[in-house]
Amino acid sequence: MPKLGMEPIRRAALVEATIHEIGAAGSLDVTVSQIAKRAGMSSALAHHYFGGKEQIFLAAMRHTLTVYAAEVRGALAMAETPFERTEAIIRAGFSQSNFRREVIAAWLNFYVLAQTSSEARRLLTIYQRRLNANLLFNLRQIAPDRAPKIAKIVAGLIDGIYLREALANHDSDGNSASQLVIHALQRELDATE
Amino acid sequence: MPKLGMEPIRRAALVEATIHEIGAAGSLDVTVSQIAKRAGMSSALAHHYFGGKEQIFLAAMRHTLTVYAAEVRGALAMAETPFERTEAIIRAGFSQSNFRREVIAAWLNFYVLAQTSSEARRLLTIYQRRLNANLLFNLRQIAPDRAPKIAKIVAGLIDGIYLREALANHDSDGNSASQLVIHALQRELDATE
DNA sequence: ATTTTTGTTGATTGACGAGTCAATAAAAAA
DNA sequence: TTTTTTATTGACTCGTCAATCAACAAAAAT
Repeated sequence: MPKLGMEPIRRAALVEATIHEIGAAGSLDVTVSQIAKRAGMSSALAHHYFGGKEQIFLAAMRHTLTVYAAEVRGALAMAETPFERTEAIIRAGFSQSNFRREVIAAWLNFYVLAQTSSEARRLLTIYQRRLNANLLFNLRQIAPDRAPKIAKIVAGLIDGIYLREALANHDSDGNSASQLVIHALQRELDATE
Repeated sequence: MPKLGMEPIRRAALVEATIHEIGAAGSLDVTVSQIAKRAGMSSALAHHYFGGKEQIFLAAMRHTLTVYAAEVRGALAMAETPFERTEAIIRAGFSQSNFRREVIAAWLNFYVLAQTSSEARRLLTIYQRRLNANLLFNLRQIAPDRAPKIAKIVAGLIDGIYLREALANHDSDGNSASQLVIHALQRELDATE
């Protein structure tokens, strides 16, 4: 019984289901049928709307990026000074939501996919550029000439510490992770030369 | 015509072939047949010596870790002071060999596998602990009480910058990457408090 | 009222792949 | 020399899965 205007609903359901399935599997080794089943439809319909598996994955990655971007924007909106905004960007990267199983799996597999899929790499580049631009914009207002270098360090730390925390055996502690990065940032800013 | 003592030779060939195939595919989506073919034997023989696919992968990961560890040891042997040794550890992480396609693929997929395979996670933990211990040992001789925090930062930076450099669009520049991390290390050590 | 567009699926195709096994061969041990 | 151990593979089983297609259903447009 075809209700009209299903396309966006179906697509959203599939994206959601894909992220969950990837999280459950820990890898991209998920079948279209699994995804479709979780999304409450036949696999044929999934193909109908997305064309193929890779496109479903890419949509899921895009969604993950979108959610993350929104989170950063939200955190930025509540900060006043450039330093606070820089802190907010760092904290956003280590928020609880980013340590959910599905999100971790999405990022790790995103990295893997970026090696071979040009679209995945494009998306990843967007993420990296945006993070860098955000940091740069705020850091320039604190330490104009050292800003580029500091931005690189902070960005690298965010990714690196996240990776370690995400794969650590203990429960991930976003708070102490943020603190560590903010501490390093502080050190960079303290230096006078 | 069975020559005896083939087992270690076959195993080594399979490990080598596995790393190459994973590098070529960019993922763990490689068949045992592909691996066996590249190693010059039948897939049945690969199963005979390793039992299954996952065990072949783990052997390849172990090998990657071993090579990396040897590289670090080599670099450490030529350094004199604690600071130089810390520098050496950093540089080893960004050596040319670590930016080869196969090595990048091995690490990225290693991370993915660590989510679900306890053996992969064990190996990854070993790597992380070893890196941390190496840094800690040397940093303690420079700044005893700040050493733990500095070690975490340096380790996080190594992983994070590596990730960014490995997936960047331009050719990876291990040198400027090392410089960046060493700079951050310097800043931490400069701070007096 | 009929045609077109949109939604939907069961069934099928065609391909591939992990792991097993029986069989063959040669070296070493008995 | 017979037996055991080690090396090796072709053929096969059993399963899976991406993608396609024909067909059906209902809303909208004509």
